[in-house]
Amino acid sequence: MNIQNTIETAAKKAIKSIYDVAIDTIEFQATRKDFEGDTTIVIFALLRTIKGNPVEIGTKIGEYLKENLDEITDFNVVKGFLNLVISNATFISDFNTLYTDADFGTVKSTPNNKAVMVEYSSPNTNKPLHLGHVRNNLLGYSVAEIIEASGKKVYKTQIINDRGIHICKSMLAWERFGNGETPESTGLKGDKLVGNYYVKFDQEYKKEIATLIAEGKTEEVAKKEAPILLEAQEMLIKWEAGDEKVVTLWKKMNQWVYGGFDVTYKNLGVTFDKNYYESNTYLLGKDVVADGLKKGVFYRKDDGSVWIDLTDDGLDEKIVLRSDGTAVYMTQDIGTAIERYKDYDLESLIYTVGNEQDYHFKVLFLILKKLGFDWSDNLSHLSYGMVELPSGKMKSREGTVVDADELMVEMVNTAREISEELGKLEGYSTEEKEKLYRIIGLGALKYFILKIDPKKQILFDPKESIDFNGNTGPFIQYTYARIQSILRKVDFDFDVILSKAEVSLHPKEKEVIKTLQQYPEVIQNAAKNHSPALIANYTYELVKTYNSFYQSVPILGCENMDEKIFRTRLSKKVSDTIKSAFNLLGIDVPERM
RNA sequence: GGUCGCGUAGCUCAGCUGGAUAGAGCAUCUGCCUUCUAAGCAGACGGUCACAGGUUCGAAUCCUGUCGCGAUCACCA
Repeated sequence: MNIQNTIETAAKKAIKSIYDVAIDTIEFQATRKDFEGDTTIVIFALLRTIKGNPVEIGTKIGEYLKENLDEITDFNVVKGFLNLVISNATFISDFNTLYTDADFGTVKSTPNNKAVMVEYSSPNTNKPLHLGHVRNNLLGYSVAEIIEASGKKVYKTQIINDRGIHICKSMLAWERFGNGETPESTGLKGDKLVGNYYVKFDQEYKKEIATLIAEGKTEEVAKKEAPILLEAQEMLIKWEAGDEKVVTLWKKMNQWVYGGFDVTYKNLGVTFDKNYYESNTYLLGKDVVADGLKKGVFYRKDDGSVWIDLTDDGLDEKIVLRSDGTAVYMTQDIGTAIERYKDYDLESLIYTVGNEQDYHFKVLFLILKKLGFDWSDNLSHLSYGMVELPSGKMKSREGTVVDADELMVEMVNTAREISEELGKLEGYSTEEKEKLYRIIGLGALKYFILKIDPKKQILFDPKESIDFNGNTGPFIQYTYARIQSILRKVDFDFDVILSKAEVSLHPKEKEVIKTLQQYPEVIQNAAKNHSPALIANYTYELVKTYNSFYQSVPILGCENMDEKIFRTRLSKKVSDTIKSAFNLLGIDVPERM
């Protein structure tokens, strides 16, 4: 039983005995730094049931607790707040408990639990990944890790949008202008090569539009009649018909892209348990639509297109199948969701997709509900804000994107520059150094993105480099490295459980223990809210508290052996917790830096 | 126009399931390396929590309205 529960139970007893009323819950909050105490009971909240002066009520409860609980050594009342001082013995025994728990903070999943599926990344296969995808990947991966740490079985997945007109554009441009280029022949990553032809298509398309306009067509007509676009549309029809030549080219170019993506994912450190391909799931979607049409969930317009009317739900009408019978985005998403629930016994399914698609997911979930899938209530959209540049939105076709691969290289370079300037790595081999620069550079990037509340937009200015000081990944990594340095110097056995008699607690030590104690709750909260930012901010808080302790008192320089052991153990647990928390963010920690 | 999200220090962000005097980092300024790594620590400066009402003992937090920014309302994905 943790200390708060102990106090709560006792406080209820106190109220019962003093005022003869039963209270459901006692409201606790952290004691403000300016007041003495370790935890605070909000007396104001009790006034609804107990009439009277809050200070008087607080004092009476405080007196009762001090008298009846060994854990409470003192109290004070300020306005409606009862501040309680918890005994050092309690802190020490609580610390001993959490120290011994190797997986402190995390909860193991039970084997027969249902699973949570997290979808993220889900790129189009016609262009390379950029900073927006980086945010998506980091968020999705981290949320999956956090949910797993909170006690659930988790599957990471993505839907690969490998079908559609956008792929045909790249294919067509490559056929026309590619001269048989391959990743091997050019030395380019496959996704970059294919992306170049996507841009090439757009350039040609614009040229043709200009020509048509010059010939007297309106812009609207020109956009629809440009020969290269018509040819791409033709190619899509051939693809859907299974035309061998088109399909072969499609497969070849997609393989190039997958090869390129794999490299980026590996550098980014994200993984997937299962991939779904739109080219497989769209057919199931079409079947379901046909079925829903029979049931009357959908209706057919005169031109043959199929729609759903959501106006009664405050939304619009939405198309689910084109008049020519081909699938739209919604069609395949319906199919994919159903397929996933067939494949796995899922408790919930989380889609990590940008907030520009809020409406799409609202509609998708509603359609699935109307189709009668009772699990539709357990679908959720992890919606995150766009990453924008000072110049505005990133656009692949216009080349105004921050490329994922290039950004990672830059971050590692910055880490290298800073490290070399500081020159603390004597004795490290070149390989060890390069590995470290990667840890630091990527740590800075990942923390920079994950510390921000997912739903908020991020402004990224390429001219201002991402910080390495202050509330940053490297700052936290640095604290970890410093603790490792201490642990390497230890020449005594600190695997000793000390009791209250042997240790007197410094206020800074108390602060560190208090912060450590929050970790399990932070994980649960982050899992519930799908927010890695909560983990990031907690870790920062922990590290700040520890650094203040580190600066105030000697650790290995302690005269008293018991204190030396205790402070070493405290440091060890802080570094374990940093490592654990950063692991949930997908960030590595270094032994030195 | 309808719907959704956001608006906190010069800048980037915490705090938002209501609680005490609204917190960090960056930037600017002051101290601290003869002790465990100064990518650090201690401190100063900096606020009409967009605005106006409401609910409440108590509102940055909840409700309503206004303003500003963004997204979305495609036979694109």
